[in-house]
Amino acid sequence: MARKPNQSPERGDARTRLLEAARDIIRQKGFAATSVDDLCRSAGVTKGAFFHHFKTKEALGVAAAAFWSQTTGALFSAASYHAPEDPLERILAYLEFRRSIIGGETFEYTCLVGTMTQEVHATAHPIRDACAESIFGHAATLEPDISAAMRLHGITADWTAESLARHTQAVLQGAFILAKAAGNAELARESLDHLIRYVRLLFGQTAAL
Amino acid sequence: MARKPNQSPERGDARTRLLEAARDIIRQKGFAATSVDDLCRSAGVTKGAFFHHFKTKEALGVAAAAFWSQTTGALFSAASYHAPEDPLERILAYLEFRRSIIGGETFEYTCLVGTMTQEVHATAHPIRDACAESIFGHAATLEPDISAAMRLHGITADWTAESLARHTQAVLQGAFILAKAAGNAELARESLDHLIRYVRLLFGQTAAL
DNA sequence: AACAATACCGACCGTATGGTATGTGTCAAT
DNA sequence: ATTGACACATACCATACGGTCGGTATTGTT
Repeated sequence: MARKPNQSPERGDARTRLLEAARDIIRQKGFAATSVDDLCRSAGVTKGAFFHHFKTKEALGVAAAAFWSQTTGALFSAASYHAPEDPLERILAYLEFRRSIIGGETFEYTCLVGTMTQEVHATAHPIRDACAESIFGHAATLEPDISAAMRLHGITADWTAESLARHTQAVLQGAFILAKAAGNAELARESLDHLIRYVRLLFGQTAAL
Repeated sequence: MARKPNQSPERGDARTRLLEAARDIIRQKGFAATSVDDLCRSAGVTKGAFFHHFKTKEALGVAAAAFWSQTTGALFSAASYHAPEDPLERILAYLEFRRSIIGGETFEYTCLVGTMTQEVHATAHPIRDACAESIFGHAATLEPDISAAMRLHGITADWTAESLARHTQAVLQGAFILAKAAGNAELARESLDHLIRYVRLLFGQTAAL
């Protein structure tokens, strides 16, 4: 029997399938515990394909972080939380949106780059740099709304829009850790509730939820 | 030359030295990326000693989490934040204390069990269970003060002391992730500031910091 | 002193891992 | 029709890894 190469899954998408596999498996097992063979098996490709697209495993990590930035960036920019006219309402809608997508299996709602950051955070580590860009890049998208809300509500505070934007991401990341520890997504939502209450209090609303 | 076994470091402390090495190295590289040889080298012991004290590498992970609970538990129970008479002041003093010990190299102030949780959070994983016990056990030590403060300040809220205690730990864990991503401890302190402001607002104080 | 238990050493083993070298099928341009 | 670039596949390699094993000091007990 002559060779029957694997071309049932469309040819040319091995790279994407590897990145999707990385996104899911690394969120379950972490970067170091995820082997190249794991990724190839899950993506349905061979090692040759892997190292054709990525020079090293580390290069895949960097690419996975970039892939994460792109896909989640598209998700967020298309989401409806940008609709309200009041910038504070947009912020609260963002947080509600983040809360609403927490559920199902842990690896389905937690953050890839947050997970990888925990493992590889030596200074000047390329994966860490890619993760940092993803996290802080996303945080930066919140700043305009926060600044606008501060102006509109006449807030003169000892905190900055930048710091609050980063804090929202810190709460999200920490919420994921507690949810992972307990194996319970509800714990993540619980912290999101506290964050939403905090933002309301900051802008002078009483803590009605 | 006859054999000259390693007995300059006092005999009998190999286990402790391995746990200390695990505490430091796992916080730098993560659990999976930390090899048994790494630990032995850092602790100045041999593999024989390692597997004499720990049946498997996973068993060391569990023991390291327990060791972490014990040592940090002793640190916290001896700390001076318990002194104030007003329970709210004790809570704020706790958060200030947590803030004050953030500094230096990343691996010196971040949380071992938070780091390990990110990697091994399959259900029924013994390391994850040990990490969860450490995190939620510590959170539980805050509940009495929060409950007392709620009573004293006449707070009837839609949140519980338990959930706020957990939220403080979520913020801490998330603050560590951002600090790791940026390689900057200041980012962790920044989130702690927001958390302190939140607690003040919750208990009716204005956000003076 | 004899003995047993404990703590530790260091060589060794099987396997899994990241990575390489080479080959093969596909497609587009010439 | 030929060529060359690309996207894979297959077989293979060197090493690093977790773990084992037989042995040797040291300590406590009787």
